[in-house]
Amino acid sequence: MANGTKERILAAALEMFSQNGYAGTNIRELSASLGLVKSGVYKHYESKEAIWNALLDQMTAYYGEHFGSPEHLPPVPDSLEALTRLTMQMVNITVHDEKIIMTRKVLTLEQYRDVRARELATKHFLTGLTEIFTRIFAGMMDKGLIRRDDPAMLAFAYTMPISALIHLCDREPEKTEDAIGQIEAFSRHFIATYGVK
Amino acid sequence: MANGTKERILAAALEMFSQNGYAGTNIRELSASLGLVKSGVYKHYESKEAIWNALLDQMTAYYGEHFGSPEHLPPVPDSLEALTRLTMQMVNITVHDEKIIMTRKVLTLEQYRDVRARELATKHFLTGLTEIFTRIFAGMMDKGLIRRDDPAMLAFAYTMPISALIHLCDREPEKTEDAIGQIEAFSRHFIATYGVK
DNA sequence: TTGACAAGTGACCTCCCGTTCACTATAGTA
DNA sequence: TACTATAGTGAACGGGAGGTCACTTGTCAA
Repeated sequence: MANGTKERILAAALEMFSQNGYAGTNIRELSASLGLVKSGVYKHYESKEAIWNALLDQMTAYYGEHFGSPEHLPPVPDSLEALTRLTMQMVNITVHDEKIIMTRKVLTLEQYRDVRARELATKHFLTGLTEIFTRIFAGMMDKGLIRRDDPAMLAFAYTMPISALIHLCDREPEKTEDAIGQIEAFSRHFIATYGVK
Repeated sequence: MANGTKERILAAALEMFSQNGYAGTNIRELSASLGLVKSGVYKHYESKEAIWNALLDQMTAYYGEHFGSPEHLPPVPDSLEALTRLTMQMVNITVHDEKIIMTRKVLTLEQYRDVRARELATKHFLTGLTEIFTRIFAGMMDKGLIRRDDPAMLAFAYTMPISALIHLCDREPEKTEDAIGQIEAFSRHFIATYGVK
């Protein structure tokens, strides 16, 4: 037996929690989606809440690995055009990767109920993004690509409209292509405003 | 008897749905918060879903009344400073009014499950805001207060960072003051960038 | 005064939830 | 081969969910 069921349960939980929320998810459906009977789940997690906590642990660890350490940060673009390329590359991943989408949805749905979800939501949706782009813009200012200004303010002004459109994709996936187009247009407009010609 | 119970039920539903979500709310608690026993609620609404639909009706109507008609739109500011004043006034209302906060939370929690919530969420969080400020910026360009540019793009670039901080206030109310300060700083930075001196 | 009706009660129904437990089948080890 | 730990089963349990219903109470109109 044994086929990494513990991880499969977490994956199924992420899927169901992101669609129906924690309260709207029941163990019967969750286990059925794995070809298990519900009592089987309790061989791996002692309760529904334990699954939830394990999922949060996993999300926290994942975020730390990918965005916590400086070596995983994207390189500073060396042209204005490269900033848009980098942006679109990041957006395309984040908007099409099912697991990332589901992570955002779960954090959105549970942010008012669970302290850890709340903190992760703020990181994912606000502080994390601005921190990454603060470095990028500071670097681009040093290279003379972008007008000298407060890099944190520019990062905030750049990432939040993009973030809003990413949330739109989560909410109305059929608008994804449109949203990506808008993001690119916004990126170019931003460059036209702050870039050094 | 009769004391507007139907409306009080909706108010209580808004409160509970915004805290625990639709699935996480039960009729027993809801009626108890009104000093009723749960069967009493069924004298006014035939089911939990009927309450939910009535709440959405109310939210839709409210939005239409306040933001749907042109006469309720804010006047075009006649100075750059007045744009910040108008912005801060709107932000202060939206961030401190309990009913508006709860409305945003409900839409956030139910946007993936309910079509009407999804549409309202996009209006509240994205299109509504940008439409209002598109008119404002177009007007300010006509008055020569703001550099000629695509007013819709400026509206998007202006409102989305503010919207992100409003969501932060909903998520972590203890950061409200900080967020308001950041919004004001952002507004002034925006003016410094796009305003005509 | 009486009758009709709207509002509210409490007991009850059915269903499904999370959880437990005795049991079985399997794989690896001594 | 026998032992043990692990993974999975299926029946059962207690509780709480949404919803129904017969009944009482208060209001108002005829």
